[in-house]
Amino acid sequence: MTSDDTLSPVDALAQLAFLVHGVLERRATEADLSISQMRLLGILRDREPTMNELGARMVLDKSSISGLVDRAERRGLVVRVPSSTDRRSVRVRMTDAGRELTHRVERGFDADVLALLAGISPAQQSALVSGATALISAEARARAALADAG
Amino acid sequence: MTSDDTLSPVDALAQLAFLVHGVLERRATEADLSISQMRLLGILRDREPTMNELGARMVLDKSSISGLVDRAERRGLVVRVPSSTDRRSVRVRMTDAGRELTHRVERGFDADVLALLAGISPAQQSALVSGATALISAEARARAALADAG
DNA sequence: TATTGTTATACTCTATAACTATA
DNA sequence: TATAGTTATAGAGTATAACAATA
Repeated sequence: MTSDDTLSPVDALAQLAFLVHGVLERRATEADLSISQMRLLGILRDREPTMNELGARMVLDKSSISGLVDRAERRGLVVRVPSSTDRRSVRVRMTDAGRELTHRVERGFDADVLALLAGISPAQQSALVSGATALISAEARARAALADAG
Repeated sequence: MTSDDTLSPVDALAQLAFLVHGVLERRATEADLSISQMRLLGILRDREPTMNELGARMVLDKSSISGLVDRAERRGLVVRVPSSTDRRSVRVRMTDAGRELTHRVERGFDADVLALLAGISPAQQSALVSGATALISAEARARAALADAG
């Protein structure tokens, strides 16, 4: 055991990703939610998308979305509402129960990540966060440029 | 469209985690491997553990390990070898084919992460990497302390 | 005809419980 | 008896293909 002092940049980011991902997974599991269900609920926080739009956003097949929404609906976390403009179409809306559960998981996750950050110095914290923010915006810009070109 | 400029620290780390995790998942999927199979192969890179040890390391039930190893073995990526000291016990060894496939995925992943890093300034790169490294060691220390106490 | 969504089917991943074979 | 591992079974998550209803 030693030896995170010799991490390559790639390993450092990979381990960080697994660490944070694992923290979210643990908090979600506490609430009997999978990462997929959390993603779904996160999207529904401020939207009421069709099944189709959900598939595009989550990059999942429509049949996968059907199953995901089925299970969430069975638990009372979301409801399907008929679209007013296209009778083939369905919109997915989060219920109050879904919102409450989502908030609960998010609060736990926030606390965990803040606790992780508290383990390093304030200077390191701001270096990490500003680096992460920069990387995310750079990637978003690159993706937008690709989408434009493509 | 806009707006990674107002990320909270927690959101910044969460988005970074999803970004890096997604990159690995995409590269693994290219090679028809799941994240779980990649974890398994990663562990076998420099070890020949028993099923039991694998379960402890991956924090999975032994029956899950059985299935994971079954599928990897069916693809020729690992082999089960009888333990020389305990006839109940089995050791898992990566094959050359497994090693080759693992390396291929790792090379792709490394290239992707380095490309991401190349999108931000050298100063931001080193801030991010040293912050990540610090966080990982702090967490490892905290976990070790807990294990000691517990 | 094309699109929206569901269903049937299949495979991976995970867990629990029951089992076999050693120790 | 206890431990190492497998098998049977079940449920979530994912995809492909076939289908129904609507556009």
